[in-house]
Amino acid sequence: MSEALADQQCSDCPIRHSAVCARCEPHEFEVLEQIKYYRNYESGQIISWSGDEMPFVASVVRGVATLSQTMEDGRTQMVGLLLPSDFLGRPGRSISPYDVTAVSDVTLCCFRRKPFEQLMRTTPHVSERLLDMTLDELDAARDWMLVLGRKTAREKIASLLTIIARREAALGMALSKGPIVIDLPLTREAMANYLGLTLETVSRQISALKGEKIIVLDGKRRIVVPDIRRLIMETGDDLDGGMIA
Amino acid sequence: MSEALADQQCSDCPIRHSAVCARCEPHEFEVLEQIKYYRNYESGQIISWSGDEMPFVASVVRGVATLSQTMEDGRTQMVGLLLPSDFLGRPGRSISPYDVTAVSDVTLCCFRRKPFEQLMRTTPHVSERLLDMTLDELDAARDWMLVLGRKTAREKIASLLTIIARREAALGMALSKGPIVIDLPLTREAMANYLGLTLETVSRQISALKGEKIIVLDGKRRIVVPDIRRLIMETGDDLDGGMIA
DNA sequence: CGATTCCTTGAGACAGCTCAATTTCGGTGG
DNA sequence: CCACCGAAATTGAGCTGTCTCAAGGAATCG
Repeated sequence: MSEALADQQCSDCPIRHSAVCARCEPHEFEVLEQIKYYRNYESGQIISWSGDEMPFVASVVRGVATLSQTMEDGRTQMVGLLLPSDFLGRPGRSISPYDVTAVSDVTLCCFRRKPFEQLMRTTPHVSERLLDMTLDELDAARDWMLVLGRKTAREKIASLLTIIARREAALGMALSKGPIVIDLPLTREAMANYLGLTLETVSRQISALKGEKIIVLDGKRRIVVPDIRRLIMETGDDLDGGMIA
Repeated sequence: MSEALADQQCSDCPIRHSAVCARCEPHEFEVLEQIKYYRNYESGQIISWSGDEMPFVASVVRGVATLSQTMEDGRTQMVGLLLPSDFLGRPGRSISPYDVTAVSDVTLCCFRRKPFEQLMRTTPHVSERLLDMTLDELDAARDWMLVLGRKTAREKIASLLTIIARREAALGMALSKGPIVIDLPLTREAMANYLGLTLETVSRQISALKGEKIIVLDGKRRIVVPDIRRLIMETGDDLDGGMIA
């Protein structure tokens, strides 16, 4: 908690270069510094229910949150995975249509809506960046539609692991050929809700990949990928997007 | 063809009030008039292959186009349905990651990328509107993820018909309680590719809904919905979004 | 430790897929 | 106007991947 609150200076912020504020000039940061505040959530906590008023928009500074939709009978589909630097909320619309859940301890850098929208109007750098991020998310959502609509259970699992590996790599060190460690913040049930499967099917497919030595489990949540190319082969995609060196 | 080319004046344009140019001022239209040009495509024609260079961004003026992704083995997932006023292409990235297909005769209002991007920089109205449209599309894509991931075949069909009925209604006359006519520009195969099903399953489910008098077929492509509420009940969603009077 | 939560594994059921005929529609030319 | 053709749609029968229901087993936390 106090640790998170230490991120007072935008210049020290870990997501400084990839969040919605990435392109801001020093004088724009001054405005941001004034309207921002941090909020912390514990793992498992609900950040906002679908239909609730969200008085802020925010950047994820630390941790992982999910966006999900639930039908009356309980069927749930995860529609977004928010990792550090991702943006939460929609300017101009304060009611979120999704449940937002912290699936690990999460720190948000929150902006009150009114001043943030004012900032968007007065400086192009924030709204340009937000448009870019939104277009990226739209592409990601469309890629995910292929996973949900057309892939087998095994391909779905491989796709999820590959995507998380890539995003963790993009944020941290480059993705080499060596073994990759994925610290998976999702339960089997959460994975199932992301992939449009049941948790039993997720478990079975993970066991199968483990049996074939494509992945190695280290406890429940940590997955080691000895050779990412073997995993990518299981996604059903053609020879990746050239992201791997 | 000549009919489409008659749309020379933005002020007469049928999508004037809902496209990316919706919020433009008269002087901004003058710029648009100068950089725009119309292109026509016949039903079935490919507008752009995945990976191809697209030298323009565009608004759909007339007709229906689809965005889709195809895996090496031929599995195809439609990831977007572009109706009149929808925007096609991504500013700042000239290579489309999707196949774009005209599924009816289509007219595009095209803008060369460079001047369009310049326009976005100089006037806020275009980029504001584009951000809004992109956020709407992102929400739609996320809603579709629920359909793909969690709904049954019957619910998927009902959801597709409901969405098309709503979008046609939003563009044209208000959606009353009376019978609604849906002029479906999609083949069974295209519907299957949108819904993550096979065309046989689509056909069977449509037959089932027909058998229960929830829909009435008038030829192959025209569907009449006597009571939209009965159809909405089959989508699995809770009592719609209040869009119906 | 004890308890709780999460995960694994098994066996049977079923929704949707595959493969294979037909049938219907919509256009086209005689 | 009608007969014909090809594309699209329908329908059937059997199969299979994933789900459901159910019983244990392992990790994590007080």
